Amino acid sequence: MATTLPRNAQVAEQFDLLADLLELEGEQQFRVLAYRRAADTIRTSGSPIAQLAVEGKAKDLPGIGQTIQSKIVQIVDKGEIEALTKRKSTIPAGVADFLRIPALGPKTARRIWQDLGIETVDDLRKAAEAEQLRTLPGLGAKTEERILKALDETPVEQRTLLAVALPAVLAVVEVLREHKASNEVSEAGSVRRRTETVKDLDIIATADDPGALTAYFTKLRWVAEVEAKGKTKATVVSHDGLRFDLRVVPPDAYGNLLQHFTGSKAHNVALREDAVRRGLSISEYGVKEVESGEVWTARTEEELYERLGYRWIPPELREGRGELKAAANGELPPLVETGDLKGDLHMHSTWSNDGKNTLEEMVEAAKARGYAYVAVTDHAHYLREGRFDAQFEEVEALNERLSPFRILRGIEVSIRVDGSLDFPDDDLVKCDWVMASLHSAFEKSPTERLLSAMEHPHVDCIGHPTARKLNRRQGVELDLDRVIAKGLETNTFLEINSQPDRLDLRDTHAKRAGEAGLMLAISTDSHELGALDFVELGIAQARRAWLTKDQILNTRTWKQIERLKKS
DNA sequence: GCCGTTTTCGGCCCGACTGTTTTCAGTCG
Repeated sequence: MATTLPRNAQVAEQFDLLADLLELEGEQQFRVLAYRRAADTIRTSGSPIAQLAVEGKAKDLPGIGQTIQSKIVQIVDKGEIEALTKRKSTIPAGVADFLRIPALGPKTARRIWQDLGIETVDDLRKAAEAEQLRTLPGLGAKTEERILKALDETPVEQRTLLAVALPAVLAVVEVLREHKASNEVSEAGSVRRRTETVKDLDIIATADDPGALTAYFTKLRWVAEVEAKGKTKATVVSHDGLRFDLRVVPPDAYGNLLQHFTGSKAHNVALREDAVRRGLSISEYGVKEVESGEVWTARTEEELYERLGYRWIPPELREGRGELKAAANGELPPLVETGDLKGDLHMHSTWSNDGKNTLEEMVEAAKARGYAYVAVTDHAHYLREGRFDAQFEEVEALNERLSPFRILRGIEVSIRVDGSLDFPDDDLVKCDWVMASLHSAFEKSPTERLLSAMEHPHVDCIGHPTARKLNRRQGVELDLDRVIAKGLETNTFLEINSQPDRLDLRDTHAKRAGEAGLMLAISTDSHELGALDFVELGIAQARRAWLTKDQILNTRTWKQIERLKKS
């Protein structure tokens, strides 16, 4: 039974742990890295990896070869990778936890364990307090101090949602731009790539007087703590706990630095590997011809990528997922933009109990944004006993007043455990647009339930398909390929939900859907006026999924959509 | 352990910072 196979997250976890333990054994780093890369691939893959491995197809994925595939099969057969079982018996579980402590890497962890016989985090704390760690050569008082400090800090780190980080960074960028010492200022790092969550918030700048700019930065009113401050680099923490990194760099190499600090790591590694093969060595300071020793710099990213033989790559694509090859061949997709959207197909009003604004307010705001249509999709269970028709009267009246703007009669139904919908077919048939979503019992055969909903003659789109909540719950593990295939077969679309803690489908999954030829709807699932702005997050997610205007359903007029949907 | 318009074997990114050091290993981004 497919449902008894281990989930991707569980498989990935085993490879990550195996990598940790091998590292503690002093295994060569490339082997360790291979397991970590495989874990990453598995975690973000849209296909059930265990199923693929059993069928011998897992090794088609990047970073997974024959060996790792057979280790996945071992998990299916025995519950655990054999090599992992073996290592667990020789390496104490507590020692692996040492690696979670910042600044404590595998080499040091191993010596603490082997040379001092320390096997638990508790004993590590005691040893540090008793000043025993400094008996090891290379370790001193500072290291003990650092370990104790790290152990006192809250262990689980929550990542900051892009919706919080992005406006915060842009505001600081704006403030720094206004300072007279600054020249160019830009957000960088994961915020610039628009990843769904971020850790640190990176900003880079050029300045006539770098020291003046960093000094100004560390004295901004919202700064709660200055962690580091030099002439060209400063780290501060805001009162709401966000950590900002500012680096000030010389203008001649601004392109090199912006590129470097935008990342991602995987993108930069791939870029440098390519360069090495051509006798070039890339760093944040320039590109060196190894033979001649000549270094050249770039004032802009465009110039840098061009001289390396690539088209400029939008930051959202820089994840080491084939963007370099595409850029070299001139095959980068023209990514969808916010202005391409003609309407929003998922929003709520006070007709849903959790809606904060009236239908009229929501619709007026959507119209003011320049949309040509919206679908008001209140929850089905609030539209019983005459409320469904009552709402429609309001929609009709508004349509008359706002024409040619169009309010579509929509609804969001829940998919029950048995795959049926929580609203009668006789009423669904009256709707222009039906969203179907999982709202409960997430563990109960989610794939089958989605497939069943998609076969329903009136369901147009699946809302937040994996039902994940960032920082709160992992989404359901879908057999994405079957869901996509069903979408193509039945003309049912999938959503990219723009809610800050949903962003569902995630980037890699949306990319697969796009590659398969299934169109996606970018919608906000707004429950209040301000949430309409979240569409920017959905667009960012779609761009990270390599999607073009044509692959997004609601870049079309409602007339065009009507021709594409079922029935 | 993975992978291939220089390779099925021999590679697999770059630099800064830190703590502990007389020249560097380990860690991090």
